Amino acid sequence: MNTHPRRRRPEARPDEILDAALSVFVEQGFTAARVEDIARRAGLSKGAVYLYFPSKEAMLNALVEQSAGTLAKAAERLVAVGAPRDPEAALRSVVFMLIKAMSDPEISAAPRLVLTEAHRFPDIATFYRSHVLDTARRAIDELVSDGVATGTFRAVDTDMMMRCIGGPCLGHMVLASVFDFHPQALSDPADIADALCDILLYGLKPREECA
Amino acid sequence: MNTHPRRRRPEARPDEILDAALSVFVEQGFTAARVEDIARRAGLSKGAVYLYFPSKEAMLNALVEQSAGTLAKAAERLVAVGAPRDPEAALRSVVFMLIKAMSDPEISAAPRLVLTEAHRFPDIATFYRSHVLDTARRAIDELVSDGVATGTFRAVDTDMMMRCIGGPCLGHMVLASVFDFHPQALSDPADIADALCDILLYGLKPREECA
DNA sequence: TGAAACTAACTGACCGGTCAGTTATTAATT
DNA sequence: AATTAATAACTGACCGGTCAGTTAGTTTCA
Repeated sequence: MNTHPRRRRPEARPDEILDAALSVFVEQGFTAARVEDIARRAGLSKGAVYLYFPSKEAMLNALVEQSAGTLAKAAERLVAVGAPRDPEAALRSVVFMLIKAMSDPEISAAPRLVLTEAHRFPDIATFYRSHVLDTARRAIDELVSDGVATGTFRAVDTDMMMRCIGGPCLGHMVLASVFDFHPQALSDPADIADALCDILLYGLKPREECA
Repeated sequence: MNTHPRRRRPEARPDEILDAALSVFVEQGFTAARVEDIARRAGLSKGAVYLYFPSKEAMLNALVEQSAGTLAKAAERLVAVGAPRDPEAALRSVVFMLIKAMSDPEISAAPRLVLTEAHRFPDIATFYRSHVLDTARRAIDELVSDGVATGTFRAVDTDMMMRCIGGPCLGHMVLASVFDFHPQALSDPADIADALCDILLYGLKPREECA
C-alpha cells in the first residue's frame, strides 16, 4: 500500500501490520482471521510478518496493549479538566466523546475486538480491567464526587454510574456495528449524546412540579 | 451423561446436542469450537451429531433460533400486563427481569453468543434484529406511551429509551461474563435493578427543590 | 560484497465432514 | 420363549482442505 512497494521501511512495519491485523481480526474474529490476509493487507508476504511478530497471538496482544486505555484516559482528562468547575458540562463532554467514538467504526474497532475475544484470552481481560475499566471507574468516581460537592448531582453509586454511562454507549456500539441498527432520527452523535445526558440528568419523571 | 449410556433416546438428542454446542461455542467461540468436543459433552461420538445436524453452522443457527426472543417476549409480556395500570412498576419489573437474566451465566449464554458471533453471520444478525430488537422496541414503545398517558413519564425517544434500559443491562452482562467484574456491594440483582431504575426515573439531579 | 528485508514454497498439525462397519432395540417367526 | 431378521443409533478411522509457522533462496540497499 505504498507508492514504492519494494521500498524498505522496517520502522513503520509493526504499526502497519497491526493496523491490518485489527481490521482482519474485527471482520473475521481472531481464530478465523488468516495471517496471510493480514500480511496481504499490510502489503507483505506472510513470512514477513513473522519477522516482526513471533505469533498471531502476539499481534492480538500488541494490538490490545497499544489501543487500550486511550478512550478511558481521554475521559479521565475531560473529567479532570472540566468536572471541578462544571460537573454537568464534564459529564456531557464525556458522553459526547464516547458516543462519537462508538459511532466511528475505526475508533470502536479495538474495543469491539476486546469485547468479542477477551473472554477466550484471560490476559487480555485482565489487562483491560486494570488499564481501562479501572481508569474509567476512577474518572466516574471523580465526576460524581465533584458533582456532589458542587450540588450538581445527588450521590449515586460509582459502579451504577459506570453502567449508566458506559452501558448506553456500549449499547450504541453494539446496535451500530453488530446489528447495523441506525435509527433514522438519531444519526448525529451529538444529538444522541444530548438525549442521553438529558435522561441521565433529569430522569424519566416529569418535572412540571418543579420550578 | 445418562445412567444408562447406551440407551437410545433419539427424541432428546437434538436438544442435548444444542445444549452442549451452546456451552462449547460460548467457551471457545464458534470457529475455535470443535465438533468433537460438542459431541463428547453431549455423550456421543462426532459422527452421531451429524445424524442430527448437517453442519456445525446449522447448530449455531438452530441455537439462535431456539433461544432468540424469549427475553424480549418476556419483557413484552411484563409491559403488556403491567404498563397500562402502573408504568413505573412495569419498568421496574422489566429491568429486574433483565438484570437477573444477565446475572445468570446460563440464561445470558445465548445472547452472549449472538453478541460475539452475529457480526460474522449476517443471517443471525438479521434474525436477531427482527425477532429480538423489534420486539424489545415495541415493548419499550408501549411502556413509554403508557407512561406518558398516565403522566408517569415524560415523553422520551423510544430508541433512546432502548439504549438507556438495554445498555446498562448489556453492560452488566459484559462486566460480569467478559471481565469477571463483580463489585462487592452490588451482588444482588434486585439491588442493581433498583439502583438502575432509581437513576433512570429520577436522574442525577438533586430533587430537593421539589416537593 | 554483505547484511537486512523480504518472498514463495513448504511442512505438519488440525479439524469439519464422511462412511463402512458395530451395537442396541424392536419385530417377526416358530 | 427362543431364534432370527430387520432397523435405528451410533462409532471411530479416515479423507481432504486449510492454515500457523518455517525455511531456503532472492531482492534491496549501504
